[in-house]
Amino acid sequence: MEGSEEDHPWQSYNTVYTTAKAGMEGVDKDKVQRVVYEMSKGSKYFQNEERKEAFIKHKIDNMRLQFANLTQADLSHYQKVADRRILELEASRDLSRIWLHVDMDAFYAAVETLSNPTLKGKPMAVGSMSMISTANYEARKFGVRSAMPGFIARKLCPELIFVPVDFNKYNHYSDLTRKVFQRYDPNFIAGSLDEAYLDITEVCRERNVKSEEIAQEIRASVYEETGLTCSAGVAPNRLLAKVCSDINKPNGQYVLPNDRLAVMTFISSLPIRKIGGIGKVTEQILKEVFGINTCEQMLDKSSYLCALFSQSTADFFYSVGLGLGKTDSPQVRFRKSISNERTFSVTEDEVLLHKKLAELAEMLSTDMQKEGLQGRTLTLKLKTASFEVRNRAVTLQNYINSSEDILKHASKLLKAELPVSVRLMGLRVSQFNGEKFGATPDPRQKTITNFITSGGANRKNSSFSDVADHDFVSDTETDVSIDGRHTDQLDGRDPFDGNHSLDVNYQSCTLWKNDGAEKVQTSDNDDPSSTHSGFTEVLGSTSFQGQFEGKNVNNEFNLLEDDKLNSSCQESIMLWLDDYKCSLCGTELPPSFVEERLEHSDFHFAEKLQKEESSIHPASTPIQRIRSTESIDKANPRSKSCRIRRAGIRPLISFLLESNQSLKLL
DNA sequence: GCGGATCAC
DNA sequence: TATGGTGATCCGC
Repeated sequence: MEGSEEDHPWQSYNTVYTTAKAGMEGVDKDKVQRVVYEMSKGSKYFQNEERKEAFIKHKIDNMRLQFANLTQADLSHYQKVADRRILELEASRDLSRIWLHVDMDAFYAAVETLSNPTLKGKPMAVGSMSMISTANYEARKFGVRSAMPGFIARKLCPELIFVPVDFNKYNHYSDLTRKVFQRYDPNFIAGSLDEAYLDITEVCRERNVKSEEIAQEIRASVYEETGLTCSAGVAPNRLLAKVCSDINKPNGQYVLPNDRLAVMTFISSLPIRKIGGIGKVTEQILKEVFGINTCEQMLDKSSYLCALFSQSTADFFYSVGLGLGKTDSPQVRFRKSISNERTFSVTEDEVLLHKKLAELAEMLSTDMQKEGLQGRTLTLKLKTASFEVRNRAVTLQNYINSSEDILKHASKLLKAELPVSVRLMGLRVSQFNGEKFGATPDPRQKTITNFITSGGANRKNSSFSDVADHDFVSDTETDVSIDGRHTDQLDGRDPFDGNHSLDVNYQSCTLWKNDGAEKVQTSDNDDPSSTHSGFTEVLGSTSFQGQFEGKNVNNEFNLLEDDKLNSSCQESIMLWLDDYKCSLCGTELPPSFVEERLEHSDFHFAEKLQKEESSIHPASTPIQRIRSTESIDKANPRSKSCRIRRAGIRPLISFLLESNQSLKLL
């Protein structure tokens, strides 16, 4: 870093605003950084950022210590383990698919310019003084970008024009683009309103044209239908395609051929921050602890990564270094939670807070009823005047979705926190009732598979494209699952947590009321099923395994004492032989049947639980067994349908396979 | 099951 | 004056 912190205090204020976005190459980063710092300095928001930053620094120090304490013997051991793992991952590489990622250029801003052409050529941002959603390219030249508060943007660019968001418009144009995508891949994955993944393997083969031409064609069609430009990336997997679509933005494209050497060359100099799932914090940790800046260095430092991170985290990093990513086309995804939250001017007025809570409950209930959802876990989110975020949850015995029920329980959660000075409140409901199992990402992609899994007619009219700015997406979701996993493990791996002065400071900021919290936690929750956490792990492991093509990927990964680790891993892993057959019973399920595979895992897990229980309590009566199964059902809605279907799973599978084939032929 | 945290759009 | 909203996920408790 140039200059001391005393001379240039703004340089130590780590924001996302200076990381290179398309159209911001020529920006004077130091100036932007300085303005952002000057506008923020001293604010509550800024103080909270400082607190978080100090916390990360602390974690980094601990990791450095671990790093420094590794002996030569340690390192040679970890190198062996890492090398083997990298070989296994390499063996899973799939170069048979051609993926295309489309990304609309400055989407909201472009749409607004279409409906008001006088904006053309002028710096403009969609959003408010508080927050900017999208900035056009003229504005980006000034360092204005999404996620930046408007008042700072105006400082950077005084003539900046602000346009309020209008999701009806964006939804309309998004639908137009999707009609184009559908022609090239009926199972395309909508990443959000403005991006999508298309598997163009078949189109290229059938028409015998290069992927480059398909990309040109799609972009031309999108322009023709909407008047909007987009960029495209073509690559052997989704992770790389996404990186590629950013390279020649705006209104450009980049093709990475399905060739291992080309991929490795491409990845070698690529900054890790370009990879989806590696954000500000992960970048900082990898840089400051390991000196890792490029994807290639993930492999160079593999032994250190192996030593300091968990298996799944290290796996993710290696796969980045190898340029691996998902190549399957998941057919269905289910919503797992529904929420709303609002920011308002700070208040500690209990009556006012209760009124706002009632409004949230009302809105949430409406949303849930629209989608036919009922849930049994309710979470209250508070952001205090000092920007500290608190979540407080209850899990009920029955499923709720009426505003009265929601408000009743939310009020209890809130009461336990009072008095408190709040700037945001939110409500979330999760743990849905399995029979009303929510919606698909895009109703137009409906297949026989999700017809069955969602109960067909029982599925409510959830047209997700009407849900405004948050399309419900399979890919976003799965990408997130990757980073959720590794970033969280960065936290979890700090063995010195809770023992340092910094943590004491951290905690002193919070106003934690033990008595209230305890009361709330026990009030409606008299059936804490300890089996559920194990259950979640099963699902997590299997779905994460899907990240890496999974061709006979060996999951025994011996970090320290092999036996200990294996015993905890073994039972949570479902191996799909040749990525097709269940290793336990031979049932055949191709990788695209994501949900079916999860259910299948559930089945084996439930089976295992029952076996364990009968071996632990040999005298247990049938009634006890039934009860144990029920507790699983309550904990996870999937297991019920799993149990219903186990009798006839094979006929069902073959039906699904046939249906899917014929659908693809259409 | 809960709470904190990261990440994406 | 002023730093969003929705959703997903994981780990350590």
